[in-house]
Amino acid sequence: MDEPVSLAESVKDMIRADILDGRLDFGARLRIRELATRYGASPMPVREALRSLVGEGLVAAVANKGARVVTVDAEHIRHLFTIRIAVEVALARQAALAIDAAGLAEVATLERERLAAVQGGDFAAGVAINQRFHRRIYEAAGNAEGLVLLDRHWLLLAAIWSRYGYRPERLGGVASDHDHILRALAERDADACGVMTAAHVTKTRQDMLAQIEGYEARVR
Amino acid sequence: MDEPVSLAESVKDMIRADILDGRLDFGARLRIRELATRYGASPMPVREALRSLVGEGLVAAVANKGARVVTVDAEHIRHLFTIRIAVEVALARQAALAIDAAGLAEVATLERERLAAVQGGDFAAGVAINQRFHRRIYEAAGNAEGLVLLDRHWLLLAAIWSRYGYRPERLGGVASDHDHILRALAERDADACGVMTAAHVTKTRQDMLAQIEGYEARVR
DNA sequence: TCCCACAAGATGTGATCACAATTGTTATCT
DNA sequence: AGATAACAATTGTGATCACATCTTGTGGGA
Repeated sequence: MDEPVSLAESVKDMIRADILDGRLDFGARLRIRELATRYGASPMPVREALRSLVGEGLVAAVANKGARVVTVDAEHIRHLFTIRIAVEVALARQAALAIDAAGLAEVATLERERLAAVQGGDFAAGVAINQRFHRRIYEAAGNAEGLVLLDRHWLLLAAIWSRYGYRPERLGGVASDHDHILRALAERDADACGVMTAAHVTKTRQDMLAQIEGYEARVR
Repeated sequence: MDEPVSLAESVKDMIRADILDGRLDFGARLRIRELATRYGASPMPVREALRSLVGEGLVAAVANKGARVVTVDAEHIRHLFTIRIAVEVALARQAALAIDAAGLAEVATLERERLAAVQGGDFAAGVAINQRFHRRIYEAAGNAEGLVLLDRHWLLLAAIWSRYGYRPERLGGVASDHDHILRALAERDADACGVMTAAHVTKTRQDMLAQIEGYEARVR
């Protein structure tokens, strides 16, 4: 029953994971033969994987000069968040109108699990559940295209987070934001859900930009 | 000075053009060897081109079953426009704040050219200039990521238009919308620019959906 | 007559090789 | 010593081939 996967897709997943976890740094050259030996594959699947990752926005390629992991700067991230906020708000509004009781219960459960993880000191788990919390809401909007767009963005943001770190002290403010979003969802209030989502993601953007600027200042 | 292009990229451009102009229909199978002979290339660049087009959202591929031109239905387009409206409004708002005198003049000129083309009966030129009108505004927002996103959407929408046709009678209403947007830009009024853009694109969505439903009704 | 199994052809995937462009290094000239 | 040109090693790109998988057409059985 499981989908047939090509070798190229497996390699793609491995490269993606290596970028996300920092084993392949931003701007790192992605040499085909090198990756092929690293993953125990022939160069061919690697080529296809790289081509595919370019489309996902994780890899940048130049003709005859090879591929590199994308590089990100503050400006880039600002722009990414502008798009992200716009799309997330649109999906959050639709979700408030379309979510059913089961979905609502799922989201509430995820928030409870997230709180438990954070209070238990397991920040990594908290971050992971946080993503599922938001993603479950956007699923309720029923917009498949929007979902893949947000997934891609989230991937890049996760890669950034794994490098620049996230600030645990922010997790408190998150809880209050999530409560407001949950309430808006329960009341089927699209306006409120959109506004709360915009505020929440805007805070995330500011947080990430502060992290990065702090990092860049430290490097110089 | 011109960028070096690989054969794969040339093939990609040719496939993209063939999809856009209807020579490759929605849902058409894209056989590697077949395309290779069609474009006078070897199978290899075609493979890379297809992989790349999957990332652009014009082609859908399944492992071991090959690639097809994407298929679109009303639902798909509705979702696409939800995202498109969200992003366009965000960029339009930024454009209103960021556009300079030169940019403003360019946009105004484009609208004048568009009107002239339409009044001259050259609807195809009118549609092309219309795209440049909107694109020039989003360029002013200075958000490169948003621009590529909108470009991709526009490509798919153009492919749909070239099949289902557009209604010339709508071009009148467009002029009024564009005037409002131009005014909002000139006055650096982000709110007004966002609202007018939302209204304009929403009309476009309704128009396209009506066209498609009419087409689907005719087919059944 | 319909359905399923099986075989033959078609097609995507992976491997290997040959070539061209790029990059890094060294040697030579100013 | 610094810059530059030629050369060598590396690496991306394109071609061809071999194999696995899917599709299609045919025939036999219920």
